[in-house]
Amino acid sequence: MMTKLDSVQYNVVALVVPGSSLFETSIAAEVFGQPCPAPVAKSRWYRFRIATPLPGSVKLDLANLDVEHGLRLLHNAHTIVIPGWPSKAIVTLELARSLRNASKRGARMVSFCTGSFLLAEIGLLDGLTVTTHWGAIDRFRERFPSVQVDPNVLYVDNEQILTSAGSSTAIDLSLHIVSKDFGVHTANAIAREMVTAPHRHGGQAQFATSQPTLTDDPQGIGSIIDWMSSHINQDLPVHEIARQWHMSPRTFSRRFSAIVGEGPHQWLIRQRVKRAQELLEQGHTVEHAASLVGFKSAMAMRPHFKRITSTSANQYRRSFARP
DNA sequence: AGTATTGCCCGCCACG
DNA sequence: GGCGTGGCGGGCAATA
Repeated sequence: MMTKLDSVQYNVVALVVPGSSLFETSIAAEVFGQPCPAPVAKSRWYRFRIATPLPGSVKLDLANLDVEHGLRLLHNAHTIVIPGWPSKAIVTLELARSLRNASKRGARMVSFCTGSFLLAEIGLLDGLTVTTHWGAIDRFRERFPSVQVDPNVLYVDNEQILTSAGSSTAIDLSLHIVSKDFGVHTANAIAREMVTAPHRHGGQAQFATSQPTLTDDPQGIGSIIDWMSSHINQDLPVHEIARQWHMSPRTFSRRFSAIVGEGPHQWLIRQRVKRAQELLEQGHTVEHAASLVGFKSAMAMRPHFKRITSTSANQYRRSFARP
């Protein structure tokens, strides 16, 4: 089992074939190919490269790409990224074997969008719950009945195997991975660099048809969110917030969920945990961080922290605290 | 650790 | 009948 501490370097390899998605390949390059951000030791930061079965000029979906590396790169990759996979691409025995071997020795497998088809094809997803592009879900289910698909998430984290939904969710998943490896602070720095929202949450249903940005927010939920963010360290019962904005609790809840993708209380907890992560990175104690972000105690925060980050608060602090 | 209570949230339905 | 709203009740998780 590979852990943060014993890997000297995160070798990240994106695997492309003719027809692969240029956009998603670029996202991987953009996130994992970033220059090492200041607080991270250079030797620990990602080394990003692209591999393809037949090195040379590869005709991706939107443009040609010169790829100099072959499948050999997969041998010692720590993380393998599969950008959108063309439906008619043939999975050669050599490719399947390389990927299975990588997976067997513990390499992290990441798929964007239809990249999950490749992972499923070679049997790595059996028994797991994953996600994929919303438009390909029916096809996916039909072809891989032993794999559960969750259409309502941006990405699914199975520790060693991570899958994301439609194109732009590749960014969400990539940043999620950065935050697992180097902490949310670093992920946020990368997000700023890329000028994107550090973390979105919610089902892809809301992205499939219309994308609710804060500009189509007639009810002004956006300003309520701002207010909630700045009062996050206080006790904020949902019915009180509703009253303050002259709405019934029911209506407030409904409007909030429609825009944000989860209920107000759940959202608050998530924000608190996220903020606590940053405080822990700054070296605050778990108790102190918990109270600063509005939890009544560290005890109250622990289960939420564990559920949302899949690490304990103490563990997180040990891994990422900067003195 | 188990229990009691509170608060959230979602489905349902009635109202305008 | 369609649409947004608000109230109620149950299920359920969070908290004490």
